[in-house]
Amino acid sequence: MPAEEPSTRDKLLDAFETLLVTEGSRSATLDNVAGAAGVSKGGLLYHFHSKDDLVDAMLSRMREMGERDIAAMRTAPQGPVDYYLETSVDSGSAFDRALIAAARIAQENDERAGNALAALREQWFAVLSEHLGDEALARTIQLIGDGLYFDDTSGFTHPRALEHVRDVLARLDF
Amino acid sequence: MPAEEPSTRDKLLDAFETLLVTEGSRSATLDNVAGAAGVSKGGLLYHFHSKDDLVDAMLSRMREMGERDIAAMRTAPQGPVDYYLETSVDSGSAFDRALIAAARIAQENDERAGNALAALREQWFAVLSEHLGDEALARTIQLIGDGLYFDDTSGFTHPRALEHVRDVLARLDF
DNA sequence: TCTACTGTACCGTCCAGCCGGTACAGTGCC
DNA sequence: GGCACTGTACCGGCTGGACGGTACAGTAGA
Repeated sequence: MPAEEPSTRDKLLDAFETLLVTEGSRSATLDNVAGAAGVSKGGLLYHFHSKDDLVDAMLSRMREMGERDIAAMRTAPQGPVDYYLETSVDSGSAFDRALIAAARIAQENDERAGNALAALREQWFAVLSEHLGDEALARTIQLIGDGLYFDDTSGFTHPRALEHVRDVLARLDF
Repeated sequence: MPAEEPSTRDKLLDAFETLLVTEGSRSATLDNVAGAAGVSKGGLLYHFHSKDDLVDAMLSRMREMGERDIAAMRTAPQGPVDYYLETSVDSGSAFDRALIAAARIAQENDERAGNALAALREQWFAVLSEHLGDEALARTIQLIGDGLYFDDTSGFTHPRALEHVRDVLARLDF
C-alpha cells in the first residue's frame, strides 16, 4: 500500500520535534513549527491552542510509542540487552526523535517532559534488570545506552561505538 | 587568606552557566544573566559586547579548566579510569557546570561549543585508551561516563550508579 | 453545512543590542 | 595643590524585531 500522507496534526508534531532536535528549543517557535510543517500559524493554533498544548500532544505520542517499544524490547529475538543498545544508537526513528525532543523540553525545567522520560527509563531498567537478574549490570548497560544517546544527540557519535560495547559486554558472559 | 570575591566578569560568566544548566537556554537571556550576577544589562555589555562574546568567553574558561582536568586525570592516584568516572558524576564543580552549559549551547547548533566539547572528549579518550591499551574498553568507559553525565544533567541520577559501574568493571579485571 | 484550514491584522511582552550618562580613580602638568 | 583629562566600571532608558497568543473573515472540499 502507498505510504499514507500523515495528518496535518502529525506533521506539526513532527516539525516541532525535528526543530527541537536539530536546532534546539530557541528555534522551536510557533512560526517556525508552522512553517516547517507547511501550515500557517493560524492552522497550527487550530490544532493546538497553545505551545503547552503542543508539548502535551508530543509527550502523549511519545508515551504511546514508548509502550510499543517496551513491548518490542521484551519480545526481541536478539534479547532485550542488544535490542536496547541498538535502539540507543539513534536510528533516526520517530521514537528516537521524540525522545530527544522530550529531553530538550525537560531541560527547560518542564516537569511533564521530565516525568514522562523518567517513567520510560524505569520501564527499560525493569526489563533489563528482570532479564539479567543483576541490578549492577542492568544499571551499567542503561548507562551505556544513555551514553550512546547523549553522543548521538551531541554529534559525538563514534562509528564503531556499538561494536566496541558488544565486544566488552561479551567478556562479561552473563 | 580570605576567599577573594570573584570579579564582575567572572560573576557574569558564572551566572550565565548556572542559568543555562538550571533553566535552559531560553532563560539565559542578557537581562537574566545580568540580574543573576547583580549587575545591570549595561554593565554586562560593558564586559561582553554581545551574547556571542559571552559564549566565547565561557568556552575559553572551559578550555582552560579542561586542560587542568586532563592533567589531573593523567596523574590521579586512583588512576585515570576511576578519576574519569568519579568526575562524571556531577560534583557541582565549576568545570562540570561549564561542561553542561557548553553542551546546552552546542544543542543550539553552535559549532564553537560543539568543537570545544569534541576536542575535550578526544583528550579524555586518548588518556583512557593509552592507560588501558584497549580501545573497545576505553570507548565503553567513556560511554558510561557520558551516561553518568547525561543522567545527572537530566535529573535521572541513581544514587548507587557509580557503585554499580565499579562493581561491573571489577569483573573485567583489566 | 461542517471540518479543516489560510491569511491578515493585531496586542503585549520579551529580547538583543545601543547609547547617553554617572561615578570615580588615577595621571600629567603647571 | 589645583585643574584638565583619561580610562574603567557601570546604570538604565530606549528601539526594533521576535515571540506567544487572539480574533476573525474567507475558502475549498466532503
